[in-house]
Amino acid sequence: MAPSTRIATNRLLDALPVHERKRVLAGTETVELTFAEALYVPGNVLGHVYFPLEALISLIVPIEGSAGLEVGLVGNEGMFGIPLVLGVDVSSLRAVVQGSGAALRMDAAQFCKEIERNETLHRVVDRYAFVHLSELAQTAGCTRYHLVEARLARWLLMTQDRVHARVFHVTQEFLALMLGVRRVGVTRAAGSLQNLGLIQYSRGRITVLDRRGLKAAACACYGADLAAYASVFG
Amino acid sequence: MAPSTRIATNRLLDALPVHERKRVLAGTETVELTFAEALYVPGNVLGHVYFPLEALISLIVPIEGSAGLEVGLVGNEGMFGIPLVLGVDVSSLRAVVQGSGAALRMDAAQFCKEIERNETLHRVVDRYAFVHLSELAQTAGCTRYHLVEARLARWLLMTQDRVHARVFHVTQEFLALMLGVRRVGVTRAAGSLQNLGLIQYSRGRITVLDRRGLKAAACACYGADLAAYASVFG
DNA sequence: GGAGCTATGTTCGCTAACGTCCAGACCGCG
DNA sequence: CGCGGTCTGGACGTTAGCGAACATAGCTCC
Repeated sequence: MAPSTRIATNRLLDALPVHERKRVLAGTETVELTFAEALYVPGNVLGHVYFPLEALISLIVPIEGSAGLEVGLVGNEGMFGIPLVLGVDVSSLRAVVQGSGAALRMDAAQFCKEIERNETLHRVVDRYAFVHLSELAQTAGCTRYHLVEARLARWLLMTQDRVHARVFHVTQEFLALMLGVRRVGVTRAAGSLQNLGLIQYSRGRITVLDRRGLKAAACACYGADLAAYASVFG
Repeated sequence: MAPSTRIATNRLLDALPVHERKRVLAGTETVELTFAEALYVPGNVLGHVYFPLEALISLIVPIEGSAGLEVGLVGNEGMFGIPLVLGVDVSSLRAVVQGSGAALRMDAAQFCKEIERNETLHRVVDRYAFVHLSELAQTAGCTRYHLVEARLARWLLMTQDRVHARVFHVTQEFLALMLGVRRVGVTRAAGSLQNLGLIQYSRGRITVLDRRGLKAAACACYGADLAAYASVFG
């Protein structure tokens, strides 16, 4: 995660008028999130909300007898802490840092006050909650019906969109965890995508060679996610 | 669906103070929803919100090349129209009437005005949005990891909770659609549950004989859903 | 009381993914 | 340079669920 080109913005906050954005930023602090850090574990109370700048956060639903399943991915297009938007201070999803990098952090209580006062911010995060909700539903269907290879392609595209780089770092082991399949399954799918010339990887370093081709290899769920986002922002 | 004992309440509206409830009820009309009726199809604009009294509404995520997958179930414990709560007037989920019966209906625009004015109502529907979100995530994991039999048991329990009756009407064909499996798969799972003495069915008429046993046969997702609801209401 | 529909039950071979285990390949570190 | 950890690649046999087709059983309606 070379922070060579720092993208020091978050798209949700970008959507705010200047003075309101400044007010919100004043209430945040920049923190560096490190890979595999657990931002939230079910059972606790949500202490902060996070607006990733470069960081990447995975939302994982715990399932008894398995390592869980990733159902959401948060980069600088979104935020972590949706339940607070809905007036609830807990969550059933585990939040893990999947890509190191900077994020803006705000105290939960302050965030709640802020959205109460700041109508625009409230509207923006409400809409993002809708996007999140749509992604959850899409992921449910995708996981049920689509083959590992297509799901992997979707995942790579989603991640790339949030990482803003052609190359990023993920091991197959980790991918297997996220997709809820065996590592061997990822090896096969990744091998296939590599043979097609769409990606190139070695020892946890993945390079996207052909985004267009990757889109073709992915299921329509990728497009559906983008459409949901676009339908409320942009 | 014998409306012998009419449960003419909706738990969300019940949570409101009397005078506010009355105000909301004044803005609604009672409608009779009939089986298989499509309340909403993606691409349209949300015209109404529904607060089921006896009716049961399925939320289905469309998946290209399949009949889709049920990801949400709404009875008198909830409402249909969550996106409007979040300031969005479309949805990516198809809404189909799964159990005939009465529901309260309110015009979308009026609902939006109402939640703007009525703070308590807004808080309640926000929290329900959280529950909905948790259920989506849970369903994603459940569908991925759990066997048809356990998922069927969960579905039966969830439905019974919302139908408030030991016997209700669902064909195996329909169940297959909801669970996203073949009808044959449902036949086998249902046969198994029947052999265990947990349910009894014939020609679309299902009777729950042993709720406790059914809970044991179901995956923990059922309990997780209840817990999510309980964590914000009651 | 048959005709016809709908719902349920059963069978076939097939496949994507599973769990497990081991082999190679690469990298950094001492 | 070699050692040990991490990452990737393959090889078993197993399994839940698939798709398609066919067989029965119950209800309804004339």
